[in-house]
Amino acid sequence: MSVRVRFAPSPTGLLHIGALRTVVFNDFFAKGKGGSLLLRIEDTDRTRYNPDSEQEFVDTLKWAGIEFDEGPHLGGKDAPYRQSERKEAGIYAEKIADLIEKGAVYKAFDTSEELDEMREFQRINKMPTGYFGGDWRDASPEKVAEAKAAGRPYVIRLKIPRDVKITGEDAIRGKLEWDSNTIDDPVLLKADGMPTYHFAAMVDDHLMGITHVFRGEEWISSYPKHIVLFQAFGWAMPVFVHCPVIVGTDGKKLSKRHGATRVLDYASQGYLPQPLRNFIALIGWNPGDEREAMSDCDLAQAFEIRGIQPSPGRFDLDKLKWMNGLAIRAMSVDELFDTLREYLASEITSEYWNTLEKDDELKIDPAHFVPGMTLLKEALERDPDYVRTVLPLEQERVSTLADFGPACEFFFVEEVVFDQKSVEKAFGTDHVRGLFEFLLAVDSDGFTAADWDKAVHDWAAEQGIEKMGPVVMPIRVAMTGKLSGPGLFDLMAVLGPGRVRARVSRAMEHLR
RNA sequence: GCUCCGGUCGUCUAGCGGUUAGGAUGCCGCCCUUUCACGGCGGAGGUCGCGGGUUCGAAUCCCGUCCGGAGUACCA
Repeated sequence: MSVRVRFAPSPTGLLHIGALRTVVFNDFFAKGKGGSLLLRIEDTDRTRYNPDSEQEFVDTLKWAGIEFDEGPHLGGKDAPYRQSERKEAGIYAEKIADLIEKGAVYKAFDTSEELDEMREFQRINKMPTGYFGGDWRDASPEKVAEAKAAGRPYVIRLKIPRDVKITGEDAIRGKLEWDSNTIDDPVLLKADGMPTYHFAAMVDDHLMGITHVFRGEEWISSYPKHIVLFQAFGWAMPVFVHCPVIVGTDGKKLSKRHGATRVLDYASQGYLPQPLRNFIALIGWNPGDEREAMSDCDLAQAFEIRGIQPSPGRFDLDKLKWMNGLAIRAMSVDELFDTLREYLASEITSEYWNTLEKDDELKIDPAHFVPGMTLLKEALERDPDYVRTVLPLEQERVSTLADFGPACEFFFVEEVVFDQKSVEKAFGTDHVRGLFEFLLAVDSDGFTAADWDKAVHDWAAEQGIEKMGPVVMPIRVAMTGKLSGPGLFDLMAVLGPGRVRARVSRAMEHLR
C-alpha cells in the first residue's frame, strides 16, 4: 500500500513553527516513500473559526516550499477537504448512523451547567474528571425518547468499554496501554450537529486512506478514544506517529517570548525556506548518520520514522542562523540577486519591518536593518549591475537576507557615516594625509582589485612602510566609515573611481 | 487531584550490556588575512536527572524516586 499522509490544521489563527515541523515530517516522509500529501481543513469549531486562517496556511506553506498533492485549494479524489463541507455532504451523519446501529454510541442530554456541576463535584471529591456514563449511557429507551420528544438538545458520545485494557502502538514509543476505566466517553457529535475532532479526524483519515498519522504528542492522551472508535467501526488503524513538541529556550511551549513563532515572521526576517525545513526537521529527528546540512532530496531519502525521538526539542536560533548562512553562501550571484529582490519587494517583509518595534528581548532592532534594506531595495531597481558586484562581497559575512541591509549600506549611501572610534583609530598616523593625496591623484579609471592592490602597495613601498595595516585601515574607514568589512581592494574596485575620490575628499576633512 | 509522555555537554543530537560517551551549534584559542567574516585546525564543556538492584561489566535492562511537559471541553 502506498503512503498517504495529511496535514490537518484547524483554521483558528497563524501557522506556527511547531505545526510546520509536522508538515515537514509529512512532506519528507511522503516524498521519500513516493507517497502523497494532502491538506485537510478541520473547521468543525464555529466559535474559533478564523476566516483569514486558511489563506495564511496556504501562503505560508507555499513560502515554505511544501507541495500538496490534494487539498481544498487543489481538489482531489477525496474532495471536499474542508470538514464543514464534508459535514454538509452528510458524511459524518452517515457514519454516526452506523455507530448508533452498532450500539457503540449514545445520546446524552446533559446541559453545560449540569456538566460543570458534575466536574466540580468530581474535583472536590478528588475523582478523575470526565463523563464516565453520567445519566445517559445506560438510560432507558423511554427516558431517551421522552427527552428527545421534549426537543432537548443532545450530543452523541462514544461508549468506552469498561474494565478492559486499551492498547495501542505509537510508531516512536512502541506499545502504549491504558486502563479503560480512566478514559471518559468523548463527544463525537456536538449539539449543533458538527462532529468533534475525535470523530471527524478519524473518519476522514479512514475515508481518505491515510496510512500514517503524524500529529503532536499532545494527542497521546486522547489516543485511546481514537483506538476505541476505530475498533467500533471495525476499521484497520493507520500508523500513529506522535511527534515530540518544539519548546522555547526555557523549556516551555514556544511563544512570542522566544522570537518568532509565526512561520511567516521567519520569512520576514530573511530566513530561507530550505534551511528552515532542514533545521526544523533536525529537531526531534536525525538521519541516522552525522549529516546535518542536507538537500531536500537527501532529507526525503533519509527520512524514517525510527529516526524520530520521543523527547521534546528546543528551538536554537543560533543554529538556524548558521544553517541559513550556509545556504546563502551556497547561492550563485543570480540566485542571490533574485532571492533578495523578491524578499525586499514582498509586502510581508515590509509590513513586518514597518510594524516591528524595537524589542530588546527579541534582539532585533528595526533601526539597524531598515535603512540599509531600503537603500538596497532602491539600488536593486536603479542600478542592478552595481548590486550584482556588491553582493558577492557580503555574501560570506551574513546569515540572513535582512543582514544584507546593514552589511551593504555603505555601498549605496551618498555620504558615508563615519564611526567616531574608527576615525580616531585609523586617521591618527602622519602618513594618512599623503596617502589620501595619492589616492586623489592616481589615475584609477578601470582599476580592478588587483590594480588597487598594486598601486597602494607600491605607494607604501615608496614611503618605506612595511605593515599594510596602517595603510589599509585609513582607506577602509574613508570608504566605509568603519573598521570591518570586505577586502579593501575588492570593495574599492566595486565602488569605482568616482566614489573612491569623493569619499577620500570627505575623509580628508576629518584630518584637521 | 487523576491519566499519560519525557529526562545524554548551554542547545540539537549519536549511542540500544564492554566506546578515552561520538558529531553539530554556540563559546574560547591558533592559522589564513589589511579588518570583520568565511574556511582550516585545536580547546574547554557531560558524575548520561537521582537512588537502589540485575550483571564480571550499565547511559544502555528492572524497580523506586525527583524534575519537566501534555491531557483532563459540545477546542483542536
